[in-house]
Amino acid sequence: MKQTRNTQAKTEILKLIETSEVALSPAEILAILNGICDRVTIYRVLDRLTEEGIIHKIATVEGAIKYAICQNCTLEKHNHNHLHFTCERCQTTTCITAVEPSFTLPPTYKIKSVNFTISGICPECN
Amino acid sequence: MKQTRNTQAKTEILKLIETSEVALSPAEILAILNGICDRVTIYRVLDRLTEEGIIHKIATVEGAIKYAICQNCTLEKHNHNHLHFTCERCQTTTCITAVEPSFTLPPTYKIKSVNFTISGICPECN
DNA sequence: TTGTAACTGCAACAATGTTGCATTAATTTT
DNA sequence: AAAATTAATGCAACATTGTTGCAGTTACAA
Repeated sequence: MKQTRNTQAKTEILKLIETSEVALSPAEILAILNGICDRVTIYRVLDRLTEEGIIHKIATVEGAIKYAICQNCTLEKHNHNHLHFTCERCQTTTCITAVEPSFTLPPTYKIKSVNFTISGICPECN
Repeated sequence: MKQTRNTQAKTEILKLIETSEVALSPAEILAILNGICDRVTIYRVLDRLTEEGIIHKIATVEGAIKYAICQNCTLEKHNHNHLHFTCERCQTTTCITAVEPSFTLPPTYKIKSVNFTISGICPECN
């Protein structure tokens, strides 16, 4: 694994994701951090943070890509079998770490990563 | 609901998805049906078939969009709380209808649709 | 056979993501 | 503290994916 550096872009992006209540898309991060760095840099920093097990990538039901902070992940192993909820009304995606869906796959399948997303109306919008 | 027609494009696309072992992306469908219709038409037909409850949309862990045939869906209600597995090696996504993950969300959440995808190595590639 | 409106193709656009390369800057070494 | 190393950035250019408007076509019902 290549060594990584704590650059300004990485620090700012991480701080934003850490303090955000909802998962953020690259475009949203770009808009909020307006001008702090290039669009390309955001993609690269997000990839790096994901590889390092600091944030995780979420693919919503609609196919949008969002990122959120990790709770119990390491470089070796990501652990994201918790639920993600996307509200159709306020368009936000949130991690619901309290809910871990249970399922049993035949052992012939080797599981690397998991993506559980649900779409509907959140409590605030209901 | 607007009435729909059985056009050549729709027929061919549906036949392809019905007979496919794996879920297909719009780009894959375009490549296989090479020239039968425009790229835009594929997107529109896929939207229509999804609305009609004939096929369903799958967002993989990586964020790719794929479509597969529905088993027990109606126009009124899609029912896709089964597992989808994407193989990192052969790049295919398959429906595992036998496995329905169980989870309990607080009743304040209104669930509209569900997307359960897992990424790893499939039995064939293992 | 005719009328309607659903559907298609084309062009143009918008959004998202990727790559190569020269430059900058974080961190280690001296 | 300065120099060396190389990770990271910015920019330009490109690729892919998805969307929209509109004129022309075609499925289907009357």
